Amino acid sequence: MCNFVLQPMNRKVNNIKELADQLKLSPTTVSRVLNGKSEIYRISETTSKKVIAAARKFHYYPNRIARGLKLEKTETLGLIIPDIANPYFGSIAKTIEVEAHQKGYSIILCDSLDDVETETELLYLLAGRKVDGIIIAPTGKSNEHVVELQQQGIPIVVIDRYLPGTSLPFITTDNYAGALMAVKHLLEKGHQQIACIQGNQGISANSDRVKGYVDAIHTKGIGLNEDWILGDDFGEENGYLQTKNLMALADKPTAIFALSNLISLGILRALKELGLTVPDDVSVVSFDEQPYSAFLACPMTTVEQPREEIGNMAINLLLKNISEGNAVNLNSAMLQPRLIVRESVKNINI
Amino acid sequence: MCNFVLQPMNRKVNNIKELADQLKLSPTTVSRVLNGKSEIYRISETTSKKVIAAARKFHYYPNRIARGLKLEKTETLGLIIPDIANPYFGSIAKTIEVEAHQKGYSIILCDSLDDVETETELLYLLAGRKVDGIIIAPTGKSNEHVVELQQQGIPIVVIDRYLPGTSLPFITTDNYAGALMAVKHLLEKGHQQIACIQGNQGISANSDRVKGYVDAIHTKGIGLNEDWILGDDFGEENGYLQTKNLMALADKPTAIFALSNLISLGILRALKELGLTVPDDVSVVSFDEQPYSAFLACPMTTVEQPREEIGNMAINLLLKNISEGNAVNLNSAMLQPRLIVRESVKNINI
DNA sequence: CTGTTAGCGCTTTCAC
DNA sequence: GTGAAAGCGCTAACAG
Repeated sequence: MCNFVLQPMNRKVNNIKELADQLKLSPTTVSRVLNGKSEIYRISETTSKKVIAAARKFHYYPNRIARGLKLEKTETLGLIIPDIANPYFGSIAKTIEVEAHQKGYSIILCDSLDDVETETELLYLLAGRKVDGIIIAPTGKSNEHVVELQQQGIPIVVIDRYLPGTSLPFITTDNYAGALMAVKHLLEKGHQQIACIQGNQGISANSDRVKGYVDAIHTKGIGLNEDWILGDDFGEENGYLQTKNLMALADKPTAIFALSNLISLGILRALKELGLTVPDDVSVVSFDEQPYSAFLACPMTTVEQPREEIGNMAINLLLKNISEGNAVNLNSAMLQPRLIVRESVKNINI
Repeated sequence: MCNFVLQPMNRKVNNIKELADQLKLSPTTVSRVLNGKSEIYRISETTSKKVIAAARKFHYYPNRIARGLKLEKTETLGLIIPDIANPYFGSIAKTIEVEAHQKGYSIILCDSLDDVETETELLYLLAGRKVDGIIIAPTGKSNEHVVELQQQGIPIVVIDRYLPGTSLPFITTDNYAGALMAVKHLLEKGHQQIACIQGNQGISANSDRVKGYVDAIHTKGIGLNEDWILGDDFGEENGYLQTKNLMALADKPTAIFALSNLISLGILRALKELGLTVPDDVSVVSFDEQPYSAFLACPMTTVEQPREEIGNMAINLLLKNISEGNAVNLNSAMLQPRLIVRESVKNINI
């Protein structure tokens, strides 16, 4: 038989008033102690300690909704991303969440599905939820709503891309430089016929990469073949489809530059179906290093974006803008990518 | 020269009272119209239409914080995950977010870093933020806090694992069945020396897989080699380390069963370093199908978990529990995985 | 050193 | 058909 008395289930307290009643104190005093303001208001040690002990004993945790309403500050941030299942965005989201949590903020995660209407709705939803700030990788198809919210005083930081014609601060990779590096590498290995499968047009990340591709080709004085710049989506399916198109051409390229990790996966699927291998039949360089890049049938040469740094700088810039009341876009940054050379480019120099 | 008058910037309205003042109506009426209760309160067509037009004109969107405080319902859900950068969890998160948004809920995303203390803190944080429900893939190292919140009346659904000894509803893969399939496949191909690199012990997903592994081996009447069950983390590094350990053994296995996608990536890294190839030197079967599984140096045989279904069922179960006031765990589910056979297992039958 | 009171923006009961 | 007033839980003037 069990011979000790069951601990009485401590009555749980539901709000600061109940807790204050238990203590025969006012809610004010309890609030002050719990917010670490005992010093300022010169509340006695004794009272302080009693309050803290009681809060623990009665499992009191403050209602942050009420707090947010009063303080007009929710310690909540919005994060809008076109596809959270994409590991590129997944790892950025992780950095942001972890850093935010450390600083006392929570993240409301929103997936825009790369759709402008969803994005717009999400933006106003977040505004209605009174988030203290927003980090967004915008679809870029229409900037007015994000600009409008900025004008209403909500601090916003754009990641992965920037919005030309706006004063929105951004943190991105230097996509132009990355593309330049990638295509120059192909050129050095003797490739002259290089195709480029691009993602969503109208997004700066995409157009900057295309520009880098074009400029790299021009440095060699090679004529640009417009048929070899194709595609319109960062997803896998687009990579697959465009590779099929490319390989059906009379004038086939010897190399493909993929503008995203998912696109290169689609390329691999198409090539496999066609019985073609990398790099013997076609060389490939892809944007977005991934944990598996080194272990593919042919270890892939990739452009690595500094994902962790992007997340980190974005969240810190946002928090700074929140605390300092929007210091405009003086702090935008374009981070340098890195080319990781592996075996997916065949040397065809004679 | 431009000959039309600039549209006067419509004064933005900050709350329902300001809007009501503009309309010379009471906040009550405005609230009723905006919440679609015109009928119930028999508000005139005219008034209704005027309110709706004004709301649009003055860019009014309700303060959901105030609404949440009043209604004791925030239309916000918490999602706690051990690692959002892991694409397995990333895609589950996506399904959950998209479905939740469609039903009018927002998601507060939390990364527990697979750490119990962080998890506990996060749980109370979410409670303080008055989320209407929580979906969690718990670390499993201590269940008391999640049970406590459940007892306080917050609907909770566990995913990816279940918590024995609790009445928490869960949605998981049938991990036992998945492991059984995987190992039986190896046995059929003639493998008798099969190692198992496991993830975090103490998590049902892990122990069920190990149990499946053990039982599969027993069906063949082969003795179990305890040295071949090793590891303690679902991450890449653990896969790498344990493979090194395994290959340093005098008595090497001919096949490895990896209990996560990340672990198998670690295995590949270690084998590459050792100059060993799959499947000639060692066969591999891994849990967690990935978009790249088919394109690895050796296309990998994997156990696919129904990620989308897990996310979908979890969010729907949670919403049901929210609306019906916690219908206990009668609706838990264990979903069947699928074995995708590729080329990473060598047939060594004589 | 502590307490009273007002008010954040919303919805709802009760009143007319 | 519409409105006044109370109150959700919290914090910050103001008061003593």
